[in-house]
Amino acid sequence: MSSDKTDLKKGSWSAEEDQKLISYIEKYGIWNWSQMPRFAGLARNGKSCRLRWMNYLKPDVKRGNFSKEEEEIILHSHSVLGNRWSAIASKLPGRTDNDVKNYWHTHLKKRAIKHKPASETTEQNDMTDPSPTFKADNTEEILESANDHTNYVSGSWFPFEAHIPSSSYTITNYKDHHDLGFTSEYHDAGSPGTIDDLQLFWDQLCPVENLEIANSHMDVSSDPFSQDSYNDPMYNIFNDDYNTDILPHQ
DNA sequence: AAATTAATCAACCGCGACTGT
DNA sequence: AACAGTCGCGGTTGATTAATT
Repeated sequence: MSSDKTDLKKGSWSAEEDQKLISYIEKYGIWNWSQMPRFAGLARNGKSCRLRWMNYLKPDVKRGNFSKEEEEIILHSHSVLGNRWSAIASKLPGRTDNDVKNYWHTHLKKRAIKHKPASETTEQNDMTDPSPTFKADNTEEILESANDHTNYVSGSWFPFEAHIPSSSYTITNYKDHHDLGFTSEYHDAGSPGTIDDLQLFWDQLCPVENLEIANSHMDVSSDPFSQDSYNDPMYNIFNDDYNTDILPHQ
């Protein structure tokens, strides 16, 4: 049958597939990776689409060689965090975990081993052991710091991104991000006091009078795309009519 | 110039965490 | 509490390109 999973395409992406994915996300945003390919006309599974978008097509993905500064950040971060590529990548705006991981294995691993004290060279920190090699007594502190992206994500527009990593969800409106100059990932923030930050953010993004952000959005349990949330103002921000009628750029 | 080897990096896979029902 | 669906992460693979013989 044509809808069989075995019919799903694998391997390299064509320019046409890329364009389909970009166009779809620009128009409708990211709502559900596993369902999206069907609507976007792509014979791919959601995982493949997500990976392609995150690692290659997303507008803020940085291409090109790593700078010396970036190398240093990776080396230092890896010594603290181990193979937590995502955490390391979050310190390098525009770089993906895949990029960082590849770069580590192809460029930096040997150097890191070379500079390690002899007593440590027999230990892991390579791809066979994913566990970080924490040595300090303040491990928790280090981890906490590593999760606080606000300290080091330069150019990050969102003041409370990643504060609540376990309960985050993402709303994306890529349609206008080119014009506005930033990406629009919104991680739900359950931390107190951030409603003002969110209001400020939306004021800047959509300087529209009477646009209200309901306090309910700060509730972790409130999913703006859930069935019963269609009267939710946050949902309206992201639906097409809103974009067409209010936002200045198409 | 051709063959071989090494380096690179995009993409896949499996798993665990999280969330909703 | 159990289950299913979704997402993100880290390890690994394999195709392509570059360098070397």
